[in-house]
Amino acid sequence: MTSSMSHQADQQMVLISQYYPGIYSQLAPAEQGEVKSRRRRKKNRGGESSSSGVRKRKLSQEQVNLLEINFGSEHKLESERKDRLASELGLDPRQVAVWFQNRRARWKSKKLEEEYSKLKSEHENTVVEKCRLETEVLKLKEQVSEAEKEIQRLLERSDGVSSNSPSSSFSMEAIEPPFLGEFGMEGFENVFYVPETNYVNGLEWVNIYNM
DNA sequence: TACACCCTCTAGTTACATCA
DNA sequence: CTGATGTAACTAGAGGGTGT
Repeated sequence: MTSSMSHQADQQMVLISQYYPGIYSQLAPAEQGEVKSRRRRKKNRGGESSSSGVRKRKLSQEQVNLLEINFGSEHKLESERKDRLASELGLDPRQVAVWFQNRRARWKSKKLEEEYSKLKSEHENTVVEKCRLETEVLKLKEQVSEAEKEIQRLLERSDGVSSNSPSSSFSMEAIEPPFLGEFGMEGFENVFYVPETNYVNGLEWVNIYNM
């Protein structure tokens, strides 16, 4: 019988392996990409099990219920519990062990399915959110473009009014945003910076990107 | 320490029961 | 009858514990 410590370690490894199957599959290289030759069992048309001579098949609902209750409280089966359960159910301890092995496999398979559904749903939500953000970025870029046009109009108007004002030498090249990067927002904080004392036709410029 | 032996585990497979 | 599905039982191989 293995110790409870190794059982805990096994449980941990199973859980971790669910998240990192690639890593843990590397621990068993013999199982990778190889088709193992397995011995074929003979068919049992005579109605008797090949090895034990005991008719197998279908556990009763009562037996399954008790097994399920035990599985619910603990997925691992220590040999003491196995023997006790076996005698309670009138089964061979081997049958109880096999039942737990198969039940764990079904449980894991179901868990993986649930995990897959969850991840799929999260992925779909993320895609929707990405679309939303992309649309928002487009809208914001449009707003920036409109703001630039407005600035241009104001500068042109101020040029006509006061040709010797300090702002008349203000070149549009200086405020043309570089539009670097995917969203074209990098560098704006410097381009749009105007000293607090700078007025253009009574309009106080503020660095909206630092607000 | 090295080895053999035993046990349990997972993953994959096979055989059989049941049902549509 | 037949194919699909569920599941009991099996196999192979890995790994841990223990005795010698």
